Amino acid sequence: MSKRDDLAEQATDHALEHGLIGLSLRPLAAALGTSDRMLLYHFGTKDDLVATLLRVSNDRSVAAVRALTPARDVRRAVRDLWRAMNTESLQRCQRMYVEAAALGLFGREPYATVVREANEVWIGAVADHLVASGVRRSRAVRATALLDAAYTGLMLDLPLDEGVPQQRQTVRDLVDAVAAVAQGSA
Amino acid sequence: MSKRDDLAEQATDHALEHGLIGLSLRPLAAALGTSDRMLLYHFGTKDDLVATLLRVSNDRSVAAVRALTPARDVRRAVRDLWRAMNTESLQRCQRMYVEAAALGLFGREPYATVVREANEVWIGAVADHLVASGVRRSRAVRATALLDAAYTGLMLDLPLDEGVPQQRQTVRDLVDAVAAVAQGSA
DNA sequence: GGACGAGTGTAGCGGGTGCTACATTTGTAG
DNA sequence: CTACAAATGTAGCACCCGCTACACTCGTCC
Repeated sequence: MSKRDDLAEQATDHALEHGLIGLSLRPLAAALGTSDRMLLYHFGTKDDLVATLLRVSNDRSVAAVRALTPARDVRRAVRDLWRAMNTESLQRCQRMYVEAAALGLFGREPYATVVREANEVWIGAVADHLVASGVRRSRAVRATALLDAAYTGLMLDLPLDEGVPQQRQTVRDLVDAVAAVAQGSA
Repeated sequence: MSKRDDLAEQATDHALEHGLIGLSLRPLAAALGTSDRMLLYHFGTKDDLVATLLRVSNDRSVAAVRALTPARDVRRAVRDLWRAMNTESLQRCQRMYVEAAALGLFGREPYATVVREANEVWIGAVADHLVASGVRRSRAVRATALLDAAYTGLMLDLPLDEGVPQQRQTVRDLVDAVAAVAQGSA
């Protein structure tokens, strides 16, 4: 693995832990045992570094979803997705994605562009999982849109109240809703 | 209206237009025709200023929802909410809320605290609208949780693709899902 | 008129930012 | 051994940040 790739992985870990928004080169470099000088040397620009981080993080998320075994029906598929997404590591990736999306909300680059790409890939992976679990493609796309929107919203509210435990009922309702869309009962 | 309140309103307008994340005192003050010195004089601290902005913005959102006429059934209630939320002004408020929530994702103050407060009030207003439209309280709370999560997620994805038009199908599915929860058919 | 407090302008402090210039080390190929 | 390119350290530039010290102008009350 090239030095650059190694730094990218380490930097991604650091960003996943400390957040993307306040990220700055000197503290990051210090945490990785290198210097801002070297980060710029390898990545050219802070924006390029950040874009790389986001892609690495997204690749991890997508890999985790694609590694799921297809389920016997939609409900199980959605529940499996939910369980995977609540993994410590995947939750961090999603959290950083949310940060990036917020940074891109007003069109700021490179966030807007990278988030657009990442979202497309991610949506594709989730939809594929539903398809592999027996959902018709067109239905799967619709179901994924709903599922992803709700999941992202829940992620954003996570630090509020008691977080996950209190969301259980919402998740049950969400599973029902996604299943309804996927099965075309509506 | 006190000078301070006036500045708070103007500053809120500015933040709603230019985003919360890059906000800094000098450009903000210049845009309002004053100086950073005066902002600090009136608000004490940038954090206090930001907290005030967020409260003003949230108050506007909540007022807009509370001004809605109760609907004849859940579906109409949800569609009215969706239409209200897609008002230019309300969308901006929601967008800034999302920024604040992202800033608070890692516990950063004052964002985390203010977002928690704002969310509570906002959820209450939406739930009340559902109740006023004939939904049982306990059902309304569940339906609101789902509705709010999905709506926030959609907001975050808005800058992607073509935005609202492409979300129409998702919104239809969401209306069905919320109605299902509210009517207790599940 | 004189004291006083609210409001405001000017200047600047200390520190962080992304990034760069320059010199140096290190590894490798001829 | 030499030559050259990749990798790295040191120092610093120009700029932005939140915030503050100090002086000054007012309007108001005694």
